[in-house]
Amino acid sequence: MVEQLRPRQQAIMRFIEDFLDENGYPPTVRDIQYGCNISSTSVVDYNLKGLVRGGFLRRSKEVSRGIEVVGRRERERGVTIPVLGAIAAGEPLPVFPQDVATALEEDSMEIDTGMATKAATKEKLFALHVKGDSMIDALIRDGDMVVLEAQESAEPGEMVAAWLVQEEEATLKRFFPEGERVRLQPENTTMSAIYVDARNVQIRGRVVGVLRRYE
Amino acid sequence: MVEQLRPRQQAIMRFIEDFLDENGYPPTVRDIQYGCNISSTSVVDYNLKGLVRGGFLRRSKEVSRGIEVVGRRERERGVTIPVLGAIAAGEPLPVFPQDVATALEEDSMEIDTGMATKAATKEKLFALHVKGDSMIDALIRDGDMVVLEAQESAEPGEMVAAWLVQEEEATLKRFFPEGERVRLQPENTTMSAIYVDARNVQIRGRVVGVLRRYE
DNA sequence: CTACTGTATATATATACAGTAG
DNA sequence: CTACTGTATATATATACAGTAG
Repeated sequence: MVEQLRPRQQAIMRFIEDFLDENGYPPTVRDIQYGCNISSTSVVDYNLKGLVRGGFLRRSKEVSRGIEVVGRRERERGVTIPVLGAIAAGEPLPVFPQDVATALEEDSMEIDTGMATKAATKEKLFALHVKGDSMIDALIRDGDMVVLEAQESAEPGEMVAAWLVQEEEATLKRFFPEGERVRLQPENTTMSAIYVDARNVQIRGRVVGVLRRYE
Repeated sequence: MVEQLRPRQQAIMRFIEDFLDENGYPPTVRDIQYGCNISSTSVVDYNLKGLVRGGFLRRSKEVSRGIEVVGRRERERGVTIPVLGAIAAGEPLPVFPQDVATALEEDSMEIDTGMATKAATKEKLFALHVKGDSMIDALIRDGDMVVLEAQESAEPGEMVAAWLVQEEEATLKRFFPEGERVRLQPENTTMSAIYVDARNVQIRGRVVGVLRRYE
């Protein structure tokens, strides 16, 4: 049951949101007073209390600008993940996400929280540009972005970013351990599997999502 | 040329960002002092001035908590778009985005700004769940999300959400106008084109992106 | 009761100032 | 110079209080 907002309270909510967008910090009671043409600070305080009771705001006692719009952050449902380069077609992968924080500065993108299944996962997510069509039968094509969860091992058949140590190349394939060696299986009927020594393969991440953009 | 941050300044930046995330409003000089184990408020002020000079912060004079992290809002590169239901496999499409605002309350998701080519486009974007495999050869499969830009017409061959007026069904197909009638072409070799009277077809949007999530 | 006016005030807070150490 | 310590202070700001109108 969402309580209906009185016009004055609605004006105040609007003002607070706009103020936040413009300044990056919340308004004071007085800012609201002048911004909404209210006669005195008490009226603002009175209405703020109503908004808190209604669950629209949170307030910290005796804290200047201690106003928080409930659900504002919750509404920002995106997660920023680093884009760590390109994969497949023999291009080398740059550094990996131990230091995701620094990578963030360079290139990053926003994905929906839905893509990040668990909250704990967020820090382990990164994205790669796909070069080449070796996974075309898995409906991933040249130019797509794949979202991966960083991990060092994988279940047989999982789609992974594999790092070939000797070749210093990264590649997007399905992972099949076969004793001493590993089969890296493309999903493209025109291409055949790659067999490599198990010690020469490092799993870097498992594909959890795909993003494609049409021009 | 990005100036290198001193460790203390780095700690302050971190603290401010964390404080903002936790409280929704910026910290006071004193909050920073205690949070970063700094001996006095003057040292905080001194370092904040350095951060402003370096372009990392903006400060409003004589404003309590008047600290703004430069680029924080700009860094939030996501766009929230409404999810307006499902498409294809004969399921009807719910209301359409004249009133995107109201739809937003119900179901929405976050996409990267890269998906929204121009800023003006943002308001016209919406998403649909894909049901069925009629576009499998276009590398779009059952369960994917398609991002569309709302528009009433389309170029021949474009992938669109088409509304069949009589049938009251929405379908995801390639659009080919052929005089009096329209050919709606699936991208699935096992399926054949649908021919409908031109007056019975309304274009609702053009596909601009695809999102897929693996379990 | 609700929705205000108008004023007063304690304190939260930015900031100035005088030093000190390397 | 830079990077602090330690203290003082003006003011920005939340909030209490005494009323008033319907």
